[in-house]
Amino acid sequence: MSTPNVLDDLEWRGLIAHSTDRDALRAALGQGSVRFYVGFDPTAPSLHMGNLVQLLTARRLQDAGHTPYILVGGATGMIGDPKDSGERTLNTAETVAEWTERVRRQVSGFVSFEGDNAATVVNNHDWTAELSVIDFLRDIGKHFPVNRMLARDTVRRRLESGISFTEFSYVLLQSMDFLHLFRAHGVTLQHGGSDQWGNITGGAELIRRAEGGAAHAFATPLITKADGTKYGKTEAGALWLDPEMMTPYAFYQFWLNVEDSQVGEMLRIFTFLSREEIEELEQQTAEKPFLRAGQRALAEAVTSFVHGPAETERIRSASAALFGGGDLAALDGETLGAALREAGTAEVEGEIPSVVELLVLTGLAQSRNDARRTIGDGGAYLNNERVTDPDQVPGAEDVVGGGWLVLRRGKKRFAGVAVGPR
RNA sequence: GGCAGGUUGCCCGAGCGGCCAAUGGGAGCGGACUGUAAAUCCGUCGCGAAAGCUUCGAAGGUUCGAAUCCUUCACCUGCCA
Repeated sequence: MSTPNVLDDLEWRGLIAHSTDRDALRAALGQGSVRFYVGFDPTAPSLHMGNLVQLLTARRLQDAGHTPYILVGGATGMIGDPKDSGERTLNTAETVAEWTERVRRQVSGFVSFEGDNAATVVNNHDWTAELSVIDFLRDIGKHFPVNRMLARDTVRRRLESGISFTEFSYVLLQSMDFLHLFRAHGVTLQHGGSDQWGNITGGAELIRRAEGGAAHAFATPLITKADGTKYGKTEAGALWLDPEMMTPYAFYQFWLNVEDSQVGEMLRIFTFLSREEIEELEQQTAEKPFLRAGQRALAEAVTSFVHGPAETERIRSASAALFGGGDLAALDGETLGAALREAGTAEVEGEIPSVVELLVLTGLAQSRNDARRTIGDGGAYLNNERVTDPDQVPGAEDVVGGGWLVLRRGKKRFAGVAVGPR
């Protein structure tokens, strides 16, 4: 076997935290197109960075010739999988239905629906909703020894604080998904995040018990910062993929600011760059960190995958304009306006309010107190010049680029104010 | 069902009648150093320009004055049934 096995690539990228029999998995992936699945529960209106790891992994498998079944959890989203922080609040059926639809549209953007191994999107609500309790308990429940269920990590950690029967039963539903896809579509592989490992192996075991079939599985690791804390949180919360919930500009900035010590890992997990390219970038990061070649490549690749190359290009030139360190007044209005629109803008008509007002208006400050504090701290800038007087009101001479005031808070948060009726 | 303890700002956690908008740590924010990095150091961190206003699970009450005392309710934890 001289053809490269996709598992080798996944391993090199550090994407295999757990797996069923590694050799059997490798053998399966080495012969023909494997039908695999990965599921996404609608726990929010949008997917986030953690889900992106799975979407990228699915895409890697598809690019290697395997056939994706992308599952949206219209049913499992009604139940909620147990998490360490405690019992979830159930969402209404309408909310789950709406989020399911949004997630369905979102996942559809990340896999290909062309060719022999075109992707299929499925919703577990389709085979779960009509199932009777009697059938469920007889056909599925019979295969789950409660003593084994109690021994699972997530459940054990919750025994102290309490866990409802609803969440306790979640594993049965997800396991049933795997069984259903195995029976109906010949799906023999599931992947997911390592926090899902218990649910994933539950499915593989159900297939073995109910059908005597063999199924494979692997889980990707939890992505953590150098200090071991969870990654993917920004000041605004989660790193959302929906441009309505997080601007592509902010998304790009997140990746551009990845710390040096993480860049290699991030490039391996979140980009399709080759091993050679990534090793080259890691070397550059080690030798000339100030160039941030790794971060630039990372931000460009991920943003491009999620928001498209055209948007990424706009963001890139916007970032160059804003962070270029040059005189903002020297920029032409079109370039500046485009840059500011990526970063975030507000509009004023008539009298220009004070800088304090403008900071609040643009969202750079949360309250007028916060704005004043920021000015007092020396962290507020108008057209890249520090503002020292909290009562300062920009004048006509401060308007640059044919109608813009450029506000900045701290080193890297910009916003534009479009002045006057235009 | 009985008994005991708990519910404080984004999180953890002090406070136990006035000196409390509330100690401390973390996160966040700003500054210095840099590279739109990390680490470190410094400052800051309810709303309000201020006077002041609204906060310490919820609602009442006692008091000149309550996060601190009393009553009821809700939720959580432990022990006993």
